[in-house]
Amino acid sequence: MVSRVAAILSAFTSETPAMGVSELARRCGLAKSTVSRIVAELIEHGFLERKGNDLILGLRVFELGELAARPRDLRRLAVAVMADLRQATGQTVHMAVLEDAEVVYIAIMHSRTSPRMPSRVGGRMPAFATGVGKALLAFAPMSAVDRVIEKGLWKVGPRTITDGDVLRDELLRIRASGLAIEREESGEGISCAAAPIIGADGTVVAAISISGFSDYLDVSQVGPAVQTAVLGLNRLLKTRPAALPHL
Amino acid sequence: MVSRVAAILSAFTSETPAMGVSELARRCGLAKSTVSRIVAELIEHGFLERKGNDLILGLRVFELGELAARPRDLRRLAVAVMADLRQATGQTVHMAVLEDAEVVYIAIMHSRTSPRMPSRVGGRMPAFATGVGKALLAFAPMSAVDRVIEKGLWKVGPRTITDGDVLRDELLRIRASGLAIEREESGEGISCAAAPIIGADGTVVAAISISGFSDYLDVSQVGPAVQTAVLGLNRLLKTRPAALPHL
DNA sequence: CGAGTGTGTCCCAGTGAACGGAACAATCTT
DNA sequence: AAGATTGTTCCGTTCACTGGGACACACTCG
Repeated sequence: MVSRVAAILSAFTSETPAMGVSELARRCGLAKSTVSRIVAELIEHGFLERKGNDLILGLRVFELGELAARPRDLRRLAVAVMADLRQATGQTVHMAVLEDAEVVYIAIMHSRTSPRMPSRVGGRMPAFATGVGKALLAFAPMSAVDRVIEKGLWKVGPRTITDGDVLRDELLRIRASGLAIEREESGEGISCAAAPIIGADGTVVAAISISGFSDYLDVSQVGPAVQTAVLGLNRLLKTRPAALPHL
Repeated sequence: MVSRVAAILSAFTSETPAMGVSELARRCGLAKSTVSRIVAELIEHGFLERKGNDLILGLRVFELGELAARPRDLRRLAVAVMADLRQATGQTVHMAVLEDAEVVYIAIMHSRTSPRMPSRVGGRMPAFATGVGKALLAFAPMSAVDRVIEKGLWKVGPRTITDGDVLRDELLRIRASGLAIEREESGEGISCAAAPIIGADGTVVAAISISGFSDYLDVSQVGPAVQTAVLGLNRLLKTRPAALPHL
């Protein structure tokens, strides 16, 4: 029963990376005995590990995660460019993909000077409230935007866009300019500029952003940097689509 | 049925990151219809994705992999030290844990000057043929060594130890010195020096190595570097075991 | 063109395995 | 020492999974 396994594995989060069988059963709404048995099987296969009575995600999950084709290809494609961007701007560089109404961070290169951003590789953020998210949505099919708006827009940061029509306008502007700007929409004191990576077939595959603390980051200055960097990638993808074998 | 799910996910490797349902069924020894159905469920939960008719590991696996407690804690513990080691030696730095008879690479910092080593984060190597593996085995319970030898020692590199007794002697020596040296045992032209990270309770939790191409790497020179770096970590773990919350 | 091979999906009957309530032992709390 | 945790095991019921086969579609080759 895949859905039970999914429920069990998904119960582990950044905040709760370890828990016991009872807690697990409670969160999943499953019988303790069921969870106990499935957990034993998962441990058997290395998907979970025991630490005393607590359970943690196992090494096998880590191994498989490193094999996931999409993140791997994207990283391979963009690491060099991302490193250049960090080098040139001194800020933090993000790469993310769109998943449902959220973005998932695939790679992060933290600024060497500024304090660390709270973002985490593998972590999620609502798409409408982030630079990468807006860049992705602007070039995604309309239906994706509809779904995001339908799910509701809430205040993530001090200046998050919480109106559907305003968001649509913003996305149109981004689509026209190819550059997404975000100021304090995702969190207090944080700004960023993002641009979309467009695959050979014209669909968005990911987005890259430069972000930092508003006091030290001039978005109008770093904007062109991300944009040109990403345009280079897009051209590369157009001429040599095999750079992303598993799109 | 967890074991079928495990079989399906495990069919994806670094060499074969994408395949169709039929191929998958063949590799797992399952009926095509069964695989088709399970695959549909896995896609539902984001564990797999479609790329045309081919399947690839999904984003959810990547997300979960990044949450796995052991790799996360170890990375957090050792990144700084690893960076220092690379900086100081200019060589490639590896961190790995022991899993059954193999090592799994948790983090790699590639040399900035030398050509890339073939190792991959999340990748596996036979424990007996690598520096990190020997360092881990030397401090692991005897049963682990027995199991490794029982599974057989084959020629991985030009100078791999293929005799059980020789390996045992070598491990004793390593245990005494706290430093594992490896010259062309894992691959042609590759040498390395490794040392074990010992947890607060006295068990090995991981190993760190400096490796490079024999022509440019003097193991007797980098040996002390890894060793002192790791000893620092061990002392830290002894005084503040909470540095590795999920052991 | 049509036979031949490949692909992935769907259907369905039979059965075997998963479910979960309950009883259990073992720890911690109170 | 009673009470409330924890995780594991047992076992009868039942339900969902299995897999053979039929199906539609795509591609290749004579």
